[in-house]
Amino acid sequence: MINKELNPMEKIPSEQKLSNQLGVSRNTIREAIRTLEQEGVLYCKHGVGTFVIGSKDSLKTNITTLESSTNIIKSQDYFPGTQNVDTKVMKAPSNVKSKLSLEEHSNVFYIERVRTADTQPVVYVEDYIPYIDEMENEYREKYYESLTEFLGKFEMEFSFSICSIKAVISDEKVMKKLELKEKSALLLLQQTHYSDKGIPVLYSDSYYLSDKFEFNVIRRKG
Amino acid sequence: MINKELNPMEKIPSEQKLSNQLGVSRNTIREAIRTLEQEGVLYCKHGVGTFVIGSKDSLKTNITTLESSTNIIKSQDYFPGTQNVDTKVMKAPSNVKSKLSLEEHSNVFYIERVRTADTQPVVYVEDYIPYIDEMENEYREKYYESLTEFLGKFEMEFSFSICSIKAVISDEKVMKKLELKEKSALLLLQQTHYSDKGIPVLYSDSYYLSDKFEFNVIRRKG
DNA sequence: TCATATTTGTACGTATGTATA
DNA sequence: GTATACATACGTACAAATATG
Repeated sequence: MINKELNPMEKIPSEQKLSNQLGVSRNTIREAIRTLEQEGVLYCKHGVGTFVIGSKDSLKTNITTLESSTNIIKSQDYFPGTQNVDTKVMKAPSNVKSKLSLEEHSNVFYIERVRTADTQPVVYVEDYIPYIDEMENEYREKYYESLTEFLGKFEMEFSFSICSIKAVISDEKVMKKLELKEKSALLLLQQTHYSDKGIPVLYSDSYYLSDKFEFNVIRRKG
Repeated sequence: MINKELNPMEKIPSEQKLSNQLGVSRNTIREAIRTLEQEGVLYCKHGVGTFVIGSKDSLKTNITTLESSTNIIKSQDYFPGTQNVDTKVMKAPSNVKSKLSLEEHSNVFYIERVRTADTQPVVYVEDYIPYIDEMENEYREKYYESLTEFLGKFEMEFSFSICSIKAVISDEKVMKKLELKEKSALLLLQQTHYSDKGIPVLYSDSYYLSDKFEFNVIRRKG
């Protein structure tokens, strides 16, 4: 639709002009603009105009978009892999129990994995899933392309997460998992994932090697 | 308007019902819902319904909202303060020059500060502002409540930032500034701030003590 | 300082399409 | 298949913020 190359921080034509040019209603233009604003591509200022703010590399890894580690690794031009997968059924730790709104004595299906970028370990993930009968067997017997696909089998697809962002120093366990020679700074994302009906279906702790990954976000004045 | 207490993950009435109940058009309801969705308070699912996802403490410090360090400190129930302010006019470092789209040999006004929470150092900030005549004198002669107020004097108010989130280990300099006894994990926010017309007006590196601060974000599936 | 034009924000109404239950 | 609910789209009017002269 739009043939013109848009440069970062450039002012785009007014809603009225775009409406005339493209032959659609101003309301439709507004909806489109609002969607792009939500994605961090545009910025609108009352009485002034609308501006392009998102260049591709300024939002290489937009933290507000919930992507699989696989896609995040790909987006940084690495080849994704997985190693050291370990699973078990366990009593839910109390913090997990709280995050997933589980009853006392509930079990969770625990999966830990190391994700690699070009064979180098870059992310260590611990997943906690409310346990459902036969989950462990299902996981062991079949091959799943992704955790999302596995959760789908149990009607536990997630569509958003509430995420807490922290910085931590690698402890012994994580150093071993990520094959670190010395203590390093890690970006820790603690996330509770919810289904589209608001049911918590997954809690995860993800440790990202911070010198390999950077996350981006557009922040707007309150 | 809304008297009912809303619980997290609760389904709210349909747009049509809210429209009737509140006596406003469905379009208006939609706009309001969309704004709240943008803020991370609601989540809409086509053909299903709209759900409350944001409880107050799950988004205590929403990283998508650009707040002053002062307000972030306040929001975590601490009393904010400032110490060790140091300023100088300097040749723009090359990374800053690039971020602020400055010409070769441009000067910047550099401000470094330690922000405190209940007198304890918690954030170390380095600010780089494109230099304008008399900026240094203005800063020294008058008292400014905030950097925002100071920038306002030069018509350099910012309204959003593009932020890169990293985890780092405190180096000697930062350890001294934050009075750290041992190396700690710090959350580093590297931000280019823009005016509402898309002009870069401030670049800053902020080092947050990660055990005092946590940032939150709602992530949605792409 | 004031009036006017421009631009985005909000609001109303209506209709049809698409996804889910 | 039917009903419900959100998504998209058209049209219109006026308010509020900003820019311009």
